[in-house]
Amino acid sequence: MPRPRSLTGPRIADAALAVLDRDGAAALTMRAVAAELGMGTMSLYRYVTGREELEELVVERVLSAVDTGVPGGPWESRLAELAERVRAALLGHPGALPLMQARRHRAPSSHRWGEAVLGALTEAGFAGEDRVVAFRLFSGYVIGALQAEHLGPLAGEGTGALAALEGEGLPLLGETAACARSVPDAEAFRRGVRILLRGLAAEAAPER
Amino acid sequence: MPRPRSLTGPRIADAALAVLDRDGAAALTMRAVAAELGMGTMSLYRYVTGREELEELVVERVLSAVDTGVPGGPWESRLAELAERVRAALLGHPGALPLMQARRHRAPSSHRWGEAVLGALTEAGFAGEDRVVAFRLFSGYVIGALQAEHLGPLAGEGTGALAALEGEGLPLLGETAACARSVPDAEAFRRGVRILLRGLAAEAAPER
DNA sequence: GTCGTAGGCGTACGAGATACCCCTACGGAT
DNA sequence: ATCCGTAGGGGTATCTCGTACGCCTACGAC
Repeated sequence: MPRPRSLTGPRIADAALAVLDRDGAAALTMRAVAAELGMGTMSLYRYVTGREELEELVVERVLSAVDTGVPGGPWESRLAELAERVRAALLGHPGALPLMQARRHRAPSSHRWGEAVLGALTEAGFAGEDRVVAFRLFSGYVIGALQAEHLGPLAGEGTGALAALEGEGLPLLGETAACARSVPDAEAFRRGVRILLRGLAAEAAPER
Repeated sequence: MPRPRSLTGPRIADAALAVLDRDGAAALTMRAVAAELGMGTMSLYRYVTGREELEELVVERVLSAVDTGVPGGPWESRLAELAERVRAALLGHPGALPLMQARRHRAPSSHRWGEAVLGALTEAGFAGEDRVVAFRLFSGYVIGALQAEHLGPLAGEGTGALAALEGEGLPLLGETAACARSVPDAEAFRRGVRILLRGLAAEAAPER
């Protein structure tokens, strides 16, 4: 063997994540990451084939922080816990959310999380196409809700702008926006999961 | 008045949408849209302040196709119908999905849709913070599911790759992926909505 | 006519991704 | 010790974008 690689995947992912967290999604460029690693732009290409692979590394790095060990308890609370863990891992790196949405299908950690979710769904009695539907529902909500939370936090300025619409033919929206300020994002997410699980429980119960 | 504008917002949005649909999201550039309109790149800046505003026009254009008239029937079927309408409008323009996710907060059509959703939720008995939670849940799922559908269709190649994981410690994922091929996207979406509505119904019933 | 604004365009610049090519340094094999 | 092959590290050049800026033209009101 001629010579060991001097840079590992995780090391590169760390640098990219540092750039992402510090300067935002738009700043995640090959140049910036190379600079973060203390090397010239083109040197980075020794380790990743291009921007795509760099982003995949970031996604896997973020998702690898999600504990996919099977939590205890009944299936409902296990799913709630799994949802919570993803949220916790992603909140520290909001800039990675769009990347994850686009590239999670390639991330092994994402697969492990999916396996854990499917385990809980199976225990709930879902199988076959029903399980496919339930899985898509659950993961779709988790990702969608996190994305929405990041792009338009309940307590953010966007909500304030919406509240001003009350008088313009959108009374409910204005009222809801005003009220939304007092609902912490974490609570909205958690309660949403709970309602969703209620639906899943109702669906599972009479069928098996 | 010196001279009428020779290009309207919708006209520009149409051109941008044509580019988007024909050549994909990456091809939606100022240059391409200007060319589509038969003018030089910089001429486009007479009508939009920059790329951001162009994207907002596209989003509003796509969402304006969503009928936000209040459908009839009980609140559950109204919500199902509203979800379906968004899906129908967006399926014709998959490239607009990421744009919509990021910019829907500024689109009047999005507000009108939200108002209709809130109307149904109110009828269901939701109010105050409960209604905020329910609204976030519903819209989060609709957007998240559509995005997931576009990025990793149930019947797409990604699913095939997942099916190969069956033997690698991810048995459920492999099995589910194989089974997923036979579930049409439309059906998965619809059934997901139905389950979610079941959860909302259960949540609403005992409280009011 | 004359003037002011909108229309329309071309040029120029900075940033980004990345193909291509260069020199250097190490690690083994000789 | 010497030499070769590969990895390391980098520089340059090209193409694409967004967009600031400035120029000329045409139209409409007076």
